[in-house]
Amino acid sequence: MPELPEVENVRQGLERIVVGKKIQSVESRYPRMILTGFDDLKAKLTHHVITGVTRRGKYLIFEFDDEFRLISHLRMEGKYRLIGLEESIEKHDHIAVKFADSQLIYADVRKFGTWELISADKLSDYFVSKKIGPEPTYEAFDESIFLKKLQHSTKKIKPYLLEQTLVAGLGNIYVDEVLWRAKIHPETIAKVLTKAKVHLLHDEIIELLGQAVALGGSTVRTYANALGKSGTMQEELKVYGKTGEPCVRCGTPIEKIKVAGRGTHFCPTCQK
DNA sequence: CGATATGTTTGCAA
DNA sequence: ATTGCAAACATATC
Repeated sequence: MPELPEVENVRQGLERIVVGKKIQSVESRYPRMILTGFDDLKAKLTHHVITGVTRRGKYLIFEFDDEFRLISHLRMEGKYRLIGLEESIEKHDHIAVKFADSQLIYADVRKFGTWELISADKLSDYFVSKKIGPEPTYEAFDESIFLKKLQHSTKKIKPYLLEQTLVAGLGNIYVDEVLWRAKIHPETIAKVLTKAKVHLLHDEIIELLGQAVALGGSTVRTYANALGKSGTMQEELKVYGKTGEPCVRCGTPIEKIKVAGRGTHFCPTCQK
């Protein structure tokens, strides 16, 4: 489901609804999704207060008044919502974190999402071991490092950007959009990109993801943030889901192909 | 109605 | 070293 802008909007919603709440108990009908073990998580979280919700790339991080952190990845369809203690659980609800007056529900139709509880001092190691690249901001995302990596890679640019190692947060929608904005064909071999193109791509990644965060993310299927609100970024999309429609820049019909197994939308005229 | 697709990540085989 | 595929799973669409 979500790429960085959607995860960031979920984070903002969660921050407003769960920070300061004390956990009374945790229940799960699908404990397998808790990779570090449900019993351990239940024992550690119970009676502790959620002190913050942060994010790294597409990962959500819950902070507590103790030395552990909960890393939550929504994968394709993970969702959070806050409901009353008396409200009934629905079909795809997998975890309930109960507070005195409400409960936070994690739901996930495809059961791909994961939770991991790790000690606070291992948090940065976690992202290092997963090789997660910098956040897509001008401060964190170093263009010269980006250029250097691209210049000695024979990978295709789209799948490379999806790896999360060059920069964190791009998924299938925004990678297609950013390549259209930078006028780069998704199958271009990384090392043949000119320095000027890399510069443009770097800036477009930051601008696009920033704009998408500001607009509340894209709602193309069923995405809504933790407050049940949908975003409006889908109105700004130029190629994703636009197969056969004229390119807004040149009028050529947008084509859809498969690149590295992913549906890929692009303009065959603008993106050579 | 069977095949195919879906906003993700990981691991293995070629 | 890179890429292709399958797997984790459920549902909507072609």
